[in-house]
Amino acid sequence: MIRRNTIQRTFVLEAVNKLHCHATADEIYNEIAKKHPTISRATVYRNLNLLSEMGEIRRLELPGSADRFDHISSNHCHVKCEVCGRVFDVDMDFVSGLESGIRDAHGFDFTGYDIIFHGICPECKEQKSSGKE
Amino acid sequence: MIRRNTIQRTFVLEAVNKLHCHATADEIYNEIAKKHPTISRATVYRNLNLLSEMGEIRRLELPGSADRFDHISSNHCHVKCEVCGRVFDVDMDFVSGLESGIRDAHGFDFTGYDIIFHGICPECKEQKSSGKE
DNA sequence: TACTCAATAATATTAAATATCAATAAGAAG
DNA sequence: CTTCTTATTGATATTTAATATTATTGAGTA
Repeated sequence: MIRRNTIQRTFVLEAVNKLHCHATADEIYNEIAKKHPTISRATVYRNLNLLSEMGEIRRLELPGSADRFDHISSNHCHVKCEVCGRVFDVDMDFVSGLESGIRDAHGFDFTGYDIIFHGICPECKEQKSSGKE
Repeated sequence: MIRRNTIQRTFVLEAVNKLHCHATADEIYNEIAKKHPTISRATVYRNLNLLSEMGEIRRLELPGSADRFDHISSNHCHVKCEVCGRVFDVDMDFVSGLESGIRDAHGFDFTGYDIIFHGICPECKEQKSSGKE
């Protein structure tokens, strides 16, 4: 199937790169709609799927909340704050090698993995301890 | 708030233990409904939440698909097959220590993590290669 | 046995994402 | 440039997982 270039798709790619970290489809839609209010929500979803299949952007599947979309960059993991729900980057060199270690142990063909840490971010931690007094 | 014991809650716990691995709320509901067709889907969800809060069962949040519920057992990770969608156990001793390693590096209070591998299970792999011929 | 309110059943609602489909426009061919 | 094909769009409906709502029921105490 031949892929056509559309303005809508460039809008989506631009928005992901502009928002630049962990944006949800809804946030991306809103960003685009600011300048191009006629764009359809379905189109944003469709192109987010396409772009991540094409390897132009990275999809981060978060259990419990909406998928996030990132620009392609160094491989990193994510932490989700249980209090505010925000997602932060974690650079984890020591996780590399994990996959290859597992590949040996099972009949599975591993194609990837997601590690999603959860915890409480410094900001929420502070609010919590100050409110506790 | 005083917690009351209900037959429905025991049904849910029994079903989780019987199905015993990675059952979805819907599967658990169906299992119970076989014998007790009057149980409400909402009650199943409510009790799955309660039981996992109480630490009686373990909730596995899977990005993309419905949450799974497990009986409490040894700590293990999960692999989701991209083809058939089934979830399998992975015992991973070497992942322990990961959390403590990270705890040092950030201002975060880590409360846990999920590692969800994805790949293609032996069964689907076989079907694929035999069909490819 | 009677009383209180936590828990239930049934239904409505929400949220994230996909499916449907007529209308539009990308890009090749003439 | 004009025409043609069909991928893509916009709009809406639908799906799926889960929660909210609320009158009713029943667990546990008094």
